[in-house]
Amino acid sequence: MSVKIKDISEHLGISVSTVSKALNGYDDVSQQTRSLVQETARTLGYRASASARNLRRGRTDKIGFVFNNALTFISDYFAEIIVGATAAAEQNDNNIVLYTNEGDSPDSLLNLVQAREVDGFILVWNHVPKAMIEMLLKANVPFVVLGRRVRHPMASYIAPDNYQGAKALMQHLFDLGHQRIGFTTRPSMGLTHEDRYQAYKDALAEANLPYIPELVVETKIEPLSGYHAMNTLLDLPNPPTAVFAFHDFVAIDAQRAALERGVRIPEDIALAGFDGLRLSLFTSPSITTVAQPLNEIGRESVYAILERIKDNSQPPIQKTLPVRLLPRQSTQG
Amino acid sequence: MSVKIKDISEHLGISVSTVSKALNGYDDVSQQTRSLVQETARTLGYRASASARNLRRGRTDKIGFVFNNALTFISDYFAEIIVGATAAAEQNDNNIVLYTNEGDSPDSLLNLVQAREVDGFILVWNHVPKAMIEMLLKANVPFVVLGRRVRHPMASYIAPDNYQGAKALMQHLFDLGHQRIGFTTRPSMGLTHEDRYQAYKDALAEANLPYIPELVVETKIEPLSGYHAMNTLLDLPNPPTAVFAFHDFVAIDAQRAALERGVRIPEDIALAGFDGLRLSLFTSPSITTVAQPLNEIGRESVYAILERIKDNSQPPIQKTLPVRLLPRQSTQG
DNA sequence: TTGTAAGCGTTATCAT
DNA sequence: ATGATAACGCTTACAA
Repeated sequence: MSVKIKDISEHLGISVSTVSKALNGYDDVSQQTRSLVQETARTLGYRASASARNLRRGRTDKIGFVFNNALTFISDYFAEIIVGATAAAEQNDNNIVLYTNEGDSPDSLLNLVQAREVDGFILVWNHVPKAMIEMLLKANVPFVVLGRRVRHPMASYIAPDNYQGAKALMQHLFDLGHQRIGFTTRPSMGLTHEDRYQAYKDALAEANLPYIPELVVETKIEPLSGYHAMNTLLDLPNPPTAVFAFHDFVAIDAQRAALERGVRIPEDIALAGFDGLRLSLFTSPSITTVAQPLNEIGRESVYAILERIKDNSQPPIQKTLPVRLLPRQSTQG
Repeated sequence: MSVKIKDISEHLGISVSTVSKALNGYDDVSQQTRSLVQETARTLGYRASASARNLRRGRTDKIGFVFNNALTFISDYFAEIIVGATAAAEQNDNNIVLYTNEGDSPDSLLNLVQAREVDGFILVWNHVPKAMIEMLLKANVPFVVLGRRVRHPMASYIAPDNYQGAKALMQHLFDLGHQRIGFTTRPSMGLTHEDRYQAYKDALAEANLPYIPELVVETKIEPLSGYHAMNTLLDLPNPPTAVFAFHDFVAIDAQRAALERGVRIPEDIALAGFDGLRLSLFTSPSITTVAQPLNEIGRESVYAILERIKDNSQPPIQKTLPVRLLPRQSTQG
């Protein structure tokens, strides 16, 4: 079997507690025994047993990362966040454990922490029901919502700044001379949508432009939604000169609709998406978008959950991270 | 604190060992006490402590998933594999723990298993040095290489069938009438490259077509490599009528080179990639490619590692999974 | 500075 | 069918 503290202790003829202390950097060990212990540990190939240590310490140094599969079709999004999160975790001597919690009960989430599998978790869902949030708060388990703001004042989250991003995007369109700007919206399911929509409206108001209801097309969350939306807009007697699509996939579909009708982008109509998926760079024309700082979102979420784990009674951590406008061909030729 | 076996035992006035047995489905407990225990466990909200159980059982029911960051720029690849792996793990009462092991020593890999953080691990690297493989084998830690074949006869791997995929792709090009087919290769770093290259050569031979050295362009692994390769091929006095790019990113770059020269795809030159990244669907024209069964690769790797964990002395599991040709516009208009 | 010993929450062996 | 108890490997009062 593997080498344990006891082996070192016997090998050196000193007690296990001294070995443990030496290994864990306590200061009540002589310099000499410390280095002796450390060296034998190395030569013997000693590795502390994670479970034993966890059991004793009452923590796992593991962070749950709970995602639902629906998310993963946006693989750019998902992958980069994971990478950022994993790296941040490791730098803090923690690790990420993956869980797919497909619309499961909050109960099974509690399970994770209560079974002391992880010390806390990061929720990566496209929508976190209010009841779930409240249950988690009541159970006092450390958690952080990643990627979207949450309405509850006590819930922690790390999210992109959708509002400012959408504002910047609108400004970009204004700067290019657009005044009739379409917006593809969706059934509101939370603040991600609302923030972008509100920014659209505020930007118009601030530019002294009217809000024109028929320029706002509601799409369902389904494939081709952008395709239909674009067609609806182009069918208008007086179509917009630019379209702000709720996100990149919608924009890509919208682009196809335009191309099929022989409507040129950006000459006849400008088009922009949101989220900064890599896909939007490879279409022809490439699509202007607003990039989320995905790696950073992953990283900050880890920092946040580590804080929550340290002391879950602190005020919640609610952070929106700045996003970046990526002007591309679909708006500026 | 949380509910433990002892609480149930005291609550019911029976011993902890009986409770444990009832909970774990041993058959030497009366039906009556069993259901009694199960019910109280539920009402009290009992969750077995993972660390205590792990310590006692000597295993963790966790699988390490070790990736290096270089990989993650292929986010499609990465994300879908992770999803497949996570789901498969959960269905077998295991979980995936993420580790980024950026070119680290094999030592730190051993660490994972020897510290009993995980029972075994899946290696997701673009290249696994031979020395590393041998060290892992010698240390007798359960591991599986994901996504690429490995030369060592005792190493387990789950990989796409690059050879048959490349063969199918070549056949597709033959069927379209191509006889002069370019290939962008790369400094050989392992079987992934060799399999595709070998298939290219074998396909030519089987079709009684000559292998023409100047049609094979070596690219470096770097951005724009495909761009340069395509230019090299188009500069030939007698350029190929079709190009098989080593993988999708290379193909995308190659496409750009062609477009910039006014060379039309597929009319003037057909183009195909490999791997089936989603990106290749959104370019104009969309790029013919060979899709890896990513979800399945993730899943099968989990099955494989679970087998290794069960008994690491069994013969290695070496599996290539069938890939799927996706004919698109870049070859057939 | 070092050692002794209790305890973390389970599971498994052996009695009863 | 049930219970007492040791053991898993570690950390940490507390004693020496």
